[in-house]
Amino acid sequence: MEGYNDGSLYAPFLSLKPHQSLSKSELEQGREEASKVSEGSSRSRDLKKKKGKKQKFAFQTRSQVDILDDGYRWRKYGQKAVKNNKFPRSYYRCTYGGCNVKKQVQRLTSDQEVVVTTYEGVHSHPIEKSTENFEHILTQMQIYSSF
DNA sequence: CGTGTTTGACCCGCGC
DNA sequence: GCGCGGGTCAAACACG
Repeated sequence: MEGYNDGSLYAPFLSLKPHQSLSKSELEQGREEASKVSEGSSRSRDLKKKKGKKQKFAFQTRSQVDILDDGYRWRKYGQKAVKNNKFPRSYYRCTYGGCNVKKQVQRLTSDQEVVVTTYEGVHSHPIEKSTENFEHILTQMQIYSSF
């Protein structure tokens, strides 16, 4: 972890450069459903393990709301309570054609004011909002861990 | 009417 | 082999 900070801290959103490397091939994230819905093997979801090329990036912020607007559109797809934290963890996903980025939001059990946000994957599309608002978050955010 | 949020059920990996 | 913990999806509902 001491050889990653090459001059700049890594952040998926910081890479705002318009790189058109559209080499995404893994679009089949369990989107296909079984044609046969027999009462027995109803769920034929193949949870195939992706060759972890997903970058995980976590940081904590001081906010009263879990909804941190980083300029992207997020759709909540689940909420589960973790054992280590009495507060439930929220799962968000980036809504975009081809951009399957996931985001996790967790609150500290000791400090409810501290929100830990974990990003998974990288965006393949530009931000639709101004970075100004997000810049403010970057000022208070602290890098917890980066892969 | 479309999108996003909510909640429960279900699934999978690991530990014992 | 089963239990626990964690993660995801899907249907329904709420809201613009």
